[in-house]
Amino acid sequence: MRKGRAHLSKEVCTANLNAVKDALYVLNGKWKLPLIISLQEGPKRFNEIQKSLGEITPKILSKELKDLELNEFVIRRVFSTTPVTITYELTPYSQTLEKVIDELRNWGLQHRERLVANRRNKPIADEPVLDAT
Amino acid sequence: MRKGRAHLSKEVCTANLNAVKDALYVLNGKWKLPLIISLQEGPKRFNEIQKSLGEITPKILSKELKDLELNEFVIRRVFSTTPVTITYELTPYSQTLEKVIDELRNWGLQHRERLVANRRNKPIADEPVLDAT
DNA sequence: GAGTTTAGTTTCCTAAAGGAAAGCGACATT
DNA sequence: AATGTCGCTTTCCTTTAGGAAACTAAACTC
Repeated sequence: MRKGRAHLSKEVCTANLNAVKDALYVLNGKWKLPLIISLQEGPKRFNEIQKSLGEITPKILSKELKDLELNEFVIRRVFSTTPVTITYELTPYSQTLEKVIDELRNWGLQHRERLVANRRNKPIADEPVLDAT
Repeated sequence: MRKGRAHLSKEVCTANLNAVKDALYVLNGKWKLPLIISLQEGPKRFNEIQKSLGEITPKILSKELKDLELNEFVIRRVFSTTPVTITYELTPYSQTLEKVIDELRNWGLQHRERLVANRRNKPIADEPVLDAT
């Protein structure tokens, strides 16, 4: 087990800061990680991705897929069926994100639990309750 | 070692998707994680944080600190010195982000290495995109 | 009472993210 | 010829993020 209490040195913090900024630069935005997660189910077509993500518009989806292609997380394949079939598939490189996604998922799960628990314990905490005049 | 090749089931993907969305909802934006990382060095004052992050303006810093306070990652302490001293300090809850930050940092480091390596290997590679006709 | 320091706030602005709705090109079916 | 499907693109918006510059309140010092 780690201590988790001690402060980090300035040098370590700065190094962490830069590395995390590098990561965030590539993974920024609302859709990059969700998209990658959706494609972990297997290769999908444009409309399938759209359905699986629920809210995304074709414009945004198109842009995000291009970004992910540029960064080599996703490969786009064209099949000359009729009508044309295009699939998007994760690259091996995208698998390097596995642990990041795992930890984000774990954290998201426990965070939600915490929120629910808090809501039960202090239900009307500091809400502006209406005045019964 | 994990396999890392098999596809995930639809149910698992959807669960992951929701959990990661929950996490991203709280950690979104350019500054939340960098700010937390900066405070891992120890409690800091407003101007100290500003210097350590380099580019952030007081308005944004103020807003981000309020967000982090609301989500219980940071505690704001007021000391009645003169002039008044105010410090921002990580809460125990912020330590639950340790692994997330670790993995993001690791990924950021290897991603930067990869970029540098790629730049050496294919310096002017403008890709003539292949068509699978 | 003028100036200093800390910790911000306020005003004004630009750029980027995000989205709704419609259109488009290349087929194929009816 | 008309209609439909797929994989987008285009146009036109609104919203949010982010920032520069100036200002402020409180308490002190000179």
